[in-house]
Amino acid sequence: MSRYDPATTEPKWQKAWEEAGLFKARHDPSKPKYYVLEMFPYPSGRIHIGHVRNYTMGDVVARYKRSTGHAVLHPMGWDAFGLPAENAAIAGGIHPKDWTYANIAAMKDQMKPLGFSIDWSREFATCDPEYYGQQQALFLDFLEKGLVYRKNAVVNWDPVDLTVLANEQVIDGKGWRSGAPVERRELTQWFFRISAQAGDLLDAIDGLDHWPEKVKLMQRNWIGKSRGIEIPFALSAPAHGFDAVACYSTRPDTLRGASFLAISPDHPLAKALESDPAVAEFNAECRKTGTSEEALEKAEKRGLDTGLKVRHPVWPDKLLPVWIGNFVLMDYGTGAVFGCPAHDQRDLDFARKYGLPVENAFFMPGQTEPVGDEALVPLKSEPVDYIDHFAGLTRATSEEGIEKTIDWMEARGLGTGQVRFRLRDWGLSRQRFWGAPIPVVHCPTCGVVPEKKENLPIRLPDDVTFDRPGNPLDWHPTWRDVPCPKCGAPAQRETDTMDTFVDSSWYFARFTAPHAKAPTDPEEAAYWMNVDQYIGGIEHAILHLLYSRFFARAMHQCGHLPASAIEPFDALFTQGMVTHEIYQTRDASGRPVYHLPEDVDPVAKIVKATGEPIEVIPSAKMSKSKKNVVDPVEIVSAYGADTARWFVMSDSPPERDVEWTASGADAANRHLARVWRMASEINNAPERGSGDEELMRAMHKCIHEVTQGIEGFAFNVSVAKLYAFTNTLAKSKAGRGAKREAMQTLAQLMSPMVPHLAEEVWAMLGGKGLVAEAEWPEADPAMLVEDSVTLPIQINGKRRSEITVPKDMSKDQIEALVMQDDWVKRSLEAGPLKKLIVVPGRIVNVVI
RNA sequence: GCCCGCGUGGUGGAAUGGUAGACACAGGAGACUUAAAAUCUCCAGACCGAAAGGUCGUGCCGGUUCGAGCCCGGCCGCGGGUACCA
Repeated sequence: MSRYDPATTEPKWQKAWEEAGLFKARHDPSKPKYYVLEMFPYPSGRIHIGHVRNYTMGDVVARYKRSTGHAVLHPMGWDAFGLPAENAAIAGGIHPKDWTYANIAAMKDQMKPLGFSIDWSREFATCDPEYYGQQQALFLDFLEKGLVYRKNAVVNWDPVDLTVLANEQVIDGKGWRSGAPVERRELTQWFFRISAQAGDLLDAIDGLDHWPEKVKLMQRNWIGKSRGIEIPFALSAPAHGFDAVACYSTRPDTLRGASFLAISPDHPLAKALESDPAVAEFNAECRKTGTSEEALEKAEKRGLDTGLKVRHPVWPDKLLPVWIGNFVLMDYGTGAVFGCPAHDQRDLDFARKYGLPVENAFFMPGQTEPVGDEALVPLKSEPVDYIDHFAGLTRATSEEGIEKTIDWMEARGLGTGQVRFRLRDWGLSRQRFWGAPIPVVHCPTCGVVPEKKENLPIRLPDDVTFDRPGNPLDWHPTWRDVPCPKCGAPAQRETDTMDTFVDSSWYFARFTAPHAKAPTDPEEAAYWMNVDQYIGGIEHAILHLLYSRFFARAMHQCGHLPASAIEPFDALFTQGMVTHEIYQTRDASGRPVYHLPEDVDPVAKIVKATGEPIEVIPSAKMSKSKKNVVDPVEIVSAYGADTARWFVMSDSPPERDVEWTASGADAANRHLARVWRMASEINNAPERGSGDEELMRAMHKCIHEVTQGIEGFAFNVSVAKLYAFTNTLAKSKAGRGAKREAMQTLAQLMSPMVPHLAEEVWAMLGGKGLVAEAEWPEADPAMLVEDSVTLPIQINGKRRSEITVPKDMSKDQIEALVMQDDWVKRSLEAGPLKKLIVVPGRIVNVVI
């Protein structure tokens, strides 16, 4: 007898699907469409088990929807621009383009054997000139609509390598290669006006019914709508042309306790004061941290007294010192805040450190103890007792206090109530080579001139070297030199390229017409958009998804997407990450060296080849740089694609992070072999058997449960139900007909997860055509109803007994039966019945 | 620092506020076999007990409820994001 042999059967069925053209997305108005999309991968060179998990989920959905009569679009592409290609170019002298396309080819070779139902005819990479040329066209359209503009912004500057660093490349405030302390430097950069849409992006979140609540919450917090007031604090004497400092505050009700003003080191006034060497030195020192919010917030709070004073807006005789504080962000509000130490822990720490006064603005009701070393920060909904408040507040919540204060201040011209957002405009300029060139030209006479659309794509040159840090476009001998598109005089191209988030902010739209001569084809976009189910990592919960939502709106404004597509993702599923331990040793200079899981012995904690002891760092997201990746190719070549697919769908709930362990792949394979064996044996079953009805009931229950599991993204539960049904079928004494029907249905229900095995079993039992084309089975509701039900009986909340009753027995009848129960009778001897709770079909609780 | 999650047997995990541990992995016992592999059957949260059964038990502490893994408050630990990693 032959055996389960995926090595020969899997390629056979893949060929059959290919020849039938099953996975080609067809625009068919007679069918409901379904667009399922997994976030496309960065072409690092090898797929890892996290990719397999991600794409198998999408494939299960795609195959399931195909079998329920939908025209399915399930595409794949490559997020191909980005830093790693440039790093490889620096390290290995290979052009980023060659590196990237070689990686794409390698990853595609690894993905193909997994048998995903992808329409490969729509594949593209974001580094294809055809793609980024259309992106450049979008940029020009956005520019025309005023959706993109230029302003100054700070970047991380490596003073040794003379290059701009990504936040990731700044480690403890130092450049990752040079080790030099980074500086902040101002450059003129392009920005998308995303903040102009902050209100709409926030409000529209309410309509995202099929997004996870946690993602919606994260986006709401990120956008960060706040109600506050801008208050000008008059300087006691004008300085450097400033006669006031404007502060934005969301807590004006604490103004009584204001004891100092703090301005950002990047505030115009702070810069003006740099004629004082002490200020210049302090500001320079503050700028020696990275630009990331995390670095700024975690840095020790430091300040410098400028010697300037401002008048308290309500009590002008009260003078407050003006400090420069490294904790004040220039990007938020006005870059200046008033400090109220009594009601803000950060301000309190600062005040204690520099000996500034601490004065309460309110107390908790009934208390009068002034703040010590812990700031008094009650919930905004908790009532507090204000101390001689100027707006006449006595006992009120902060919520009420803030509104009243704003009204009072506005009425007296002391400030302007405002609604502000935390969301900042999206800086898209990157001083790097491997990205889409920004299609503008700098002309000495005309200034910044947009490139003409007929000149697109503006291609990246092939003849570049990476033998010195920085952007090779800057010193390419000819690339920059172009005639001005407006006046024709010699001019220079912009050498900045676009943030890679731009690439991934519209690829989903491009998949609807990947070779259109414009960014999109209106008819195709109208048919296929929106993405019905988007699947990707939780790490993209904020930036990628928010930028895509912005882009869809902007594309709609420019006529590239219908109004119905401004929220491009109808449903979102965020799968957990696959994590793994990290194995580390250190080199002579103490820098960490990482080792692949297959190169170490995790039990003995040594590197296999050298015997060197390793440090085991707890699990983290798999990443190439940490080398904690697991290669699925080995599992596929050892056991076949279906085993790998079955394995990643089993056990772990898809939304949860999963710690990868190699054990279990073998077990998955054994199970699939068992199913195959059962199928091949079913023809030898006796014609007539007993329990056909029972088997059919179990089958319909399984259909119901597996379908529910797939619909609800609980693939691991579907798999568990399939295991249970397989056990039932294996033990069943039913006749051949019933068994064959059960087996065929089992194959169908397994087909989204293990499509090759399902075809094999389907064919073995004489199924018509391909299982991939068969209609999804439907559960007969009549077969799901049980006649009787077993109710547990709890006594005081603890399960003590049970009764089996007809399914539709009335509450009264159940109560009567419960009182007859031995356990209940015995328990009632201890005391009288207090309460009897009967939840029909569920449980009985006797309270004594 | 701030925002968002997660935490259940030896392991992965299941469980509309209603029998905690389904389904698996690893483990143990047995059947088949000359033997092994493969396969099949059974056992299995911890503790007490010969058994019947009992006590405890979903990171920790408290609360709501007839009833909490699930809801609320406070901790601890781990993870993600933090605007130039993708």
